[in-house]
Amino acid sequence: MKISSWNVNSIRARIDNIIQYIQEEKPDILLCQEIKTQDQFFPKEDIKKIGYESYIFGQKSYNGVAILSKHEIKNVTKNFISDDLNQSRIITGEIEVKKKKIDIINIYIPNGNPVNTEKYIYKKNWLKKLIFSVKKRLMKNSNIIIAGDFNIIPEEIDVYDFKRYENDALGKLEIRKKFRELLNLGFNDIYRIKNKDKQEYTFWDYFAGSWQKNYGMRIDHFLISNNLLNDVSSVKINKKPRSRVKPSDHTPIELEIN
DNA sequence: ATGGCTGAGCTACTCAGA
Repeated sequence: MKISSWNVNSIRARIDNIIQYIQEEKPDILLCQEIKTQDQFFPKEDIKKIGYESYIFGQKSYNGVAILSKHEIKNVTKNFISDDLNQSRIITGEIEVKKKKIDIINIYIPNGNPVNTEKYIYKKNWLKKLIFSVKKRLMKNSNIIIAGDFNIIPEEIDVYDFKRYENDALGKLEIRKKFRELLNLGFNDIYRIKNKDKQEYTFWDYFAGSWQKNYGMRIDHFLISNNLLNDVSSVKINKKPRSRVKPSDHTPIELEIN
């Protein structure tokens, strides 16, 4: 089972790139963030034509998450946490891999910049709620995958110039501690587990030739609960979509679980 | 270097992203 996660930065602006990606990589499931549209304008038919069902939690203009899947996803929910600003940032569903029922939690964590504003408080509260709800869910099911755009740089190695981000909402210690708190519940940052010293990124700014200079950061993650650790055969950052014409500023991360 | 670009909504320009 191949599961991809990709902040697409608008599903409608990106539809050609997304279809090309799906046809090349054939993920069983594609977790999307920042679809930037309401459910009724989501290009469901284009997705259906290539054999995927869409489960959508949209919003006008901003945010929005979706699960695209070759097979039916059960028990889809959009209220895993309550969002203080009623933004569409989390969608969950259930899949089965080798008789294991797995909860998939697809998230788009708030950016939180600038710090010292309500936006930063919102991010902290969002993380607090996420940690609380995940902890609760773990008591019912020890098979959980949390994936998406975390807007968190876990460690210094995960950004081209850490100094520039140590006081940013993506790199502040207080935020990175929340990420560790999540791991300490019994999760694994599977990319880092499998690539101890590798410096790869999932996001490059549109400005100033960031992509060409490889000024990026690793902020899109797959967190795998301990019980599933041995079922993961590979995890890859696929840079190809970021190199295309009219790209998203993020590139997909791909998980193989059997 | 709190932004040099991009997208949405809309049709001029603001908001948001990270």
